[in-house]
Amino acid sequence: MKAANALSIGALSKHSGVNIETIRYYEKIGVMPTPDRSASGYRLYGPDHLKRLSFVRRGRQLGFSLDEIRGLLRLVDGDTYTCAQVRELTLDHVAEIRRKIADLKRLKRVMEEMAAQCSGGRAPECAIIDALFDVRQLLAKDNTRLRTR
Amino acid sequence: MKAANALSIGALSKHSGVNIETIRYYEKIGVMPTPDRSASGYRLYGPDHLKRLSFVRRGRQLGFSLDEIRGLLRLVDGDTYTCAQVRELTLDHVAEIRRKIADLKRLKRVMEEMAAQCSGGRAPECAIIDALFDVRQLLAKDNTRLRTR
DNA sequence: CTTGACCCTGTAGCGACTACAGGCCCTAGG
DNA sequence: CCTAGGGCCTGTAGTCGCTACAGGGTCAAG
Repeated sequence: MKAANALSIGALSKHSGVNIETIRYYEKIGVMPTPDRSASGYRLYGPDHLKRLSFVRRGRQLGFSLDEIRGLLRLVDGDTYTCAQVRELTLDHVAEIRRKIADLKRLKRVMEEMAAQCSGGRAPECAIIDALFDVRQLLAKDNTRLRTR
Repeated sequence: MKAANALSIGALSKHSGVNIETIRYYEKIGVMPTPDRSASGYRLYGPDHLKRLSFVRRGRQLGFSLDEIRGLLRLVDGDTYTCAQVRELTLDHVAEIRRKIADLKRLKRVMEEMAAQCSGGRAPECAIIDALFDVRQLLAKDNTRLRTR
């Protein structure tokens, strides 16, 4: 009766919103457990898998790395986590997001300033190009981590 | 006399702030031109290389992809660019940054709300974990592009 | 009995680097 | 003159989080 309501990987994918390939990838890297298999080798998933996969997905949506998610899952799996631990991880993450937002805002400001100085004409002189070539110190000093992709 | 003020790759790296390996990588993918070589095969760079590399670096700092930078460089190299073209690229980019900032702010709000509901105690019950497991619709409907790394 | 949808494994690709391994070159000190 | 160190060379593999095949097996409907 167990297998009666088991999900195929395709069904799990639809229910969770996670790609089939991604599910298999999660299994390979140990984020998802190896599921039972049907006689013909098909993966069979139960409700627990769906729950866990949704957990992973939401974590990813919130910008946690798979490594951080692994950390959270270890805590959960071991039932040893405390609220304080989880909170700390979350707040660390918030701080990082805050930094990213600040970086991006700085970026936006610089680019808007550049665009504002651009005549927008058809001539091959452009303040933006000049800025890229010539400006010595476009951004703040410590901008080594500014790359946002 | 040319070679007298030529820069080694290490010197170019220091002047530009770009890693040696990255410079070689840029050469391999065609963003930087192949430089002259010394008798023993060392790369020799001139002021134009430094200018161009700085251009690339600033573009990267501003979040342009290498492909976009290639586009800008093509325009510059061909001397066919118009200010309007460049401005358009830049403003497209600003729009994207704006989107990213909005996404991150949404993210931050959600996570702060989660953390606020967390008791911070030592018990193994946690509102954050619960949220990750149970919340059906944490974010807006169309959140497929929310991954920010 | 065939078609098409589904599933399997394994590998390669993306972007933008970074990190070696295993070698050559070049200069300064002993 | 020898050696030690730093710098440079090429080429390959690793990172992260997937995605996209290639080349098969399985299964249900018509």
